[in-house]
Amino acid sequence: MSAKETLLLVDVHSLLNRAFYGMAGRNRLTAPDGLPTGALFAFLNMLSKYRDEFKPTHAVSAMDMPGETFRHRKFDEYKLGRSPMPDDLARQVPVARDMLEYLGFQPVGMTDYEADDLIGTLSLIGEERGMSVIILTGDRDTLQLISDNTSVVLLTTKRDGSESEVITPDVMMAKYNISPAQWVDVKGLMGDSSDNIPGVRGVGQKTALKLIQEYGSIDGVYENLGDMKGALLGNLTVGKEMAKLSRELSVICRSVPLEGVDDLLSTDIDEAMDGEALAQLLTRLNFRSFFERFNLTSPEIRTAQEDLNVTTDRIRACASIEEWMTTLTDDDAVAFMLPGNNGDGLLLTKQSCFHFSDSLPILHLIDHCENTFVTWDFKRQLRKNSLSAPARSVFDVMIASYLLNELGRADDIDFALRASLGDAYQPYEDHDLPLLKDLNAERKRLCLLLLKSMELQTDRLHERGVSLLAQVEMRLVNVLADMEHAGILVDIDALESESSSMLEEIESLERSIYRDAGKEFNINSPQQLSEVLYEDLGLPTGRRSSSGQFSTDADELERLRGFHPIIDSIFEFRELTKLRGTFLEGLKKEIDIDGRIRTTYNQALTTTGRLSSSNPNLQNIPIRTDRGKRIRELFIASPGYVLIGADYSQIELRLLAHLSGDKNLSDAFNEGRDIHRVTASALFGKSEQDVTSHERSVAKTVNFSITYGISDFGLSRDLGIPISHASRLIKRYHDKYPQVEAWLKLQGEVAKELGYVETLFHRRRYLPELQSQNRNLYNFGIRAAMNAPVQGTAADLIKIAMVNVSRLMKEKKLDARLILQVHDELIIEASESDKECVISLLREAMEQAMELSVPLIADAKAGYTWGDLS
DNA sequence: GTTTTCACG
DNA sequence: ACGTACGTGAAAACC
Repeated sequence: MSAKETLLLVDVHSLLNRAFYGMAGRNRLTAPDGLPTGALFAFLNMLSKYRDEFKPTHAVSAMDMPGETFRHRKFDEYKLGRSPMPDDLARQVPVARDMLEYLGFQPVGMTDYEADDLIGTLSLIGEERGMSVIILTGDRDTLQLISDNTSVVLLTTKRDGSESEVITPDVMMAKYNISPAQWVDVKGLMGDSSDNIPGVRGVGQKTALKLIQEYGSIDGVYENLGDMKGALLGNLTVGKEMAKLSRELSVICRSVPLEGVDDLLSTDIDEAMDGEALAQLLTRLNFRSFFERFNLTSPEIRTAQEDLNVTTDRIRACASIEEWMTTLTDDDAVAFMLPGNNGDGLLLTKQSCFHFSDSLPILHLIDHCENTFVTWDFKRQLRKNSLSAPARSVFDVMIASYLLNELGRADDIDFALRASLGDAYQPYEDHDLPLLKDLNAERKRLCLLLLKSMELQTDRLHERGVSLLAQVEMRLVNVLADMEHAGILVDIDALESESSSMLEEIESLERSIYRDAGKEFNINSPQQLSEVLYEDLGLPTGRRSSSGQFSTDADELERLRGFHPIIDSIFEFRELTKLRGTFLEGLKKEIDIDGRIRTTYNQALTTTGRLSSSNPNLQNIPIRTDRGKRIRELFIASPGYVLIGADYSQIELRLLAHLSGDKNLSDAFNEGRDIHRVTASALFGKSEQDVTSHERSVAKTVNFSITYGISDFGLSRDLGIPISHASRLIKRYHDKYPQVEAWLKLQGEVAKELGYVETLFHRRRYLPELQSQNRNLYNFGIRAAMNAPVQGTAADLIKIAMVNVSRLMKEKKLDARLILQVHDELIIEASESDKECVISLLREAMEQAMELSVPLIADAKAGYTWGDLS
């Protein structure tokens, strides 16, 4: 006779919920396509753990179906007690279903029946067939199903993680001193807020248990009401009907007419498993560590794991760089970390390593060995050591992660390595306390991980077709490092005098504003300002900010202009305090002892491929107003040098013409026409020479707005015209440039279909927003899908130009260096003698960075201050 | 730490 | 029926 069969019944939603909320506080796990996977990860962990522990021969998973009412529990308020499932969890449910199927856990569900009822029914049938039944759930409801042949594995959350206890009739008796069948009576009295079962007011678990232990059942309790007194008597009397109803609601149905039960209970777990489909799913979810646990074959992943588990002690530590060099072969990749963060420098191959404290010989090595050098955030390491970049580029794992776009945060080493290595990667926290760990061993381990990551990423970059782009980005690391290192000179004296004269003006404006308001207040506080405007002065209110306050932003103030002279003063006050606070006083703090300001370019941050600049941000230095422009004049060339700047003319519109292939737009550029005038002529139905300057400026706004995924509402607000007018302008734009409209629409469709859009150089932006049920988020995704290829291609373009400009200036041995990038603008500091040479080099390199179907135009100028360049 | 406002492309 | 342009960073107020 064969061993007794064991049937495992899984309460799917109960487990998924625990999995979801258990993971909620942790790092957010996401599949490469943007699907959140935290709950799935924890869910699979549970399933695998309990499968190993109980070794069931059969398994069935019961799911609540999205159908509406539960026949068995028609209680009007049933649904009210539960908040809707979070979107992030809801999206994981169908995947969980597939996962169960492939695991051989046979998912079943029936509309109008709860998972509990299916479990009740299946456990009964299982018992009748002589199986021993195990119910896996986090829900105490099922305790009523326990018998000599059925036990419940109850998941509980303890302070230090989740645990489970196996509950049998004996355990039940020991723990609660009642029989399983009495559980519904207890629940009838105490209720269950999560199921919205009311129970008796004022009776909790303690009292309920005591009463049932004493009287056996709810009926028994009411037969002996005479024993009760005080508040309890009152509660029970009032709650009599509720108690009986609640008990009824708690009883699990054990006779669901479930079809195919015979099949379910005769198919064993190995028969039901589909290893191939499971392997595919795990790969899609990036759940690499599960392969081994489910005995699935995946050679690539097996090796990755083995490599990662190599102990660093097997790596030979060399005493000198010469000794280390003798162990180096031509095709070894070399991971390295420059000194910093209280650790030594380290050079490491898979066989040997060498610790160092002086970086210069290492940079020399990078230039003179042909090996691939690998590191993490090379630019930051150079900056920390105040070094300029070597001539050759290295493989920067941070940059590769950013290009592969595997997770939202490419600049977080933990996130990135997990993305690239899969969950075979163990973050440090999982091992030992940070204070106890051997710093050098950790650095070795990190270098080893970087080597492995580089191997995997190189393949993926090829598959993705972004190798060219990767070349650009890896070289750009060095270019940016040198730009940061060079910095830009500031005229401190002029800054000081500008700041103090601005302060005087601000104080005079302040006095005038206080006079108009009739009191002194903090004009910088939106709260206080709104009180003055809308309460004290009684100006007409308008839009509210998200917190419910009336907004005081520029749009709202614009609306109030003319109502009161205070408005003009506030505008000027705002402009001056912003300029002085952020750009004069703010920048003053950032000036190094040599009088230069050094920004940090973030190369792995934006979703579109642009750079960003911070600490300080030099990409938002004013230019639009006269006062603002004076701030640009504070950025100056060193003595004997000039600044040379060039910016692309209408770069995004030209790229839009190229990308969409629109005939009218391309023709306009190819014929060298004024594009805003051309658009205005179409929008207003007149010839180009009759277009007024106002009409041209409206057309300019429409031209710029179009790649943002314009809406009539947005345009109307921006232009201050009725929505119907804005709507008509957009229609006319589309009529004039039909292929632009079609191309923009296509981007949205591509994004929906593939989950991402691409630039001309195949830089990808994933759009998980399009999976959202939230309409605002979805619409945002569509607009971003339209904008990203345009903005991103412009970013690709200028990056290529930067790498080329930098290389050409070195080749020609010019005394000149790039010092700033502002998205479509490059600034060089060059010696006066090389001025003409650099001007033409810069302009040509920028214009020839890509071959497009329309001309690329860059205007270059020289001057002694940044302000002179525009 | 979040909100509001505003500087840039 | 409902909210509304793409991409950034910094300062000041406020909680």
